[in-house]
Amino acid sequence: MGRRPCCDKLGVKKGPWSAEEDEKLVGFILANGHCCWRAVPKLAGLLRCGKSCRLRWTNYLRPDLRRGLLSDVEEQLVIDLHARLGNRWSKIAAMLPGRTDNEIKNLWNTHIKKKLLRRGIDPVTHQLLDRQASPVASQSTVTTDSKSDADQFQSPGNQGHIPSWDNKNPAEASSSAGSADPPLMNCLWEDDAPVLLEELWQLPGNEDNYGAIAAAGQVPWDYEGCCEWLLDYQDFEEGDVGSENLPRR
DNA sequence: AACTCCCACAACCGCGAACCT
DNA sequence: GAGGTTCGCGGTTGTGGGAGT
Repeated sequence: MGRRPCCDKLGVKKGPWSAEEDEKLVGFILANGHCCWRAVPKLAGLLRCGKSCRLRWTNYLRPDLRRGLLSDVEEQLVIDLHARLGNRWSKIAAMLPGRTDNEIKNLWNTHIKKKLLRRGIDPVTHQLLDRQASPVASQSTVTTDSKSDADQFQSPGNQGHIPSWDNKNPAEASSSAGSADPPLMNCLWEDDAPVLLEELWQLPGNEDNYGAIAAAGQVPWDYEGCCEWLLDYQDFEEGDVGSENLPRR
């Protein structure tokens, strides 16, 4: 099928966004929403392609984003989800309120992958590196590899719980998703699972999260002024944060 | 102080899927 | 059903800042 380029290369600005551009984009979306990303830059007076605007909004400007390092709970969840889903960052991000696929992907590549390697765990297969050589012994996954690792995962959220299902390799685990999984993970594997993990929503600073973010000056606009708009566009927001089963457009 | 290297993260690119006509 | 358009995803690259020499 023929594909038009997403934007006219001529006259389209690339690279880092300026504060002025952010302001224009936010102002436009707050006022009008984004019925069609392709039209947004033109209507907002930006010399960017629609794709760039969408990315900027979803990864950086969206008011429901939680920024900063992942908590221990979130990090462990990312590892578990990656063991099951692989590099399906959008699916993983959908389970982590306020996190974006791009953010998780970056964190995985920069922090988590290295951390796993330091622990002697293959970040791709989630199995112990020294056990991979011998197929018979390759029964262990990330969360069971050693006492020290188990200790490190003793965050307030999981209390050091080492799930019974994690002594399967990823392939086995995904093929048998269901019976052996703990209830939480069972729920996660459902495609239409609502965003759960109340634990995450209740993390310190997450209550009245937008207000806290705005107070900290992390968003370039007044949160209070956005609330009304956010309510008006609630259905859009839900779709945008990963409720994949909502109808598109 | 100047230079180089490394790291983290924002942004881009290309592709496939979904949707529309 | 075919062709065209738009969106979203995942991989990759570019860039700025900090650390090290």
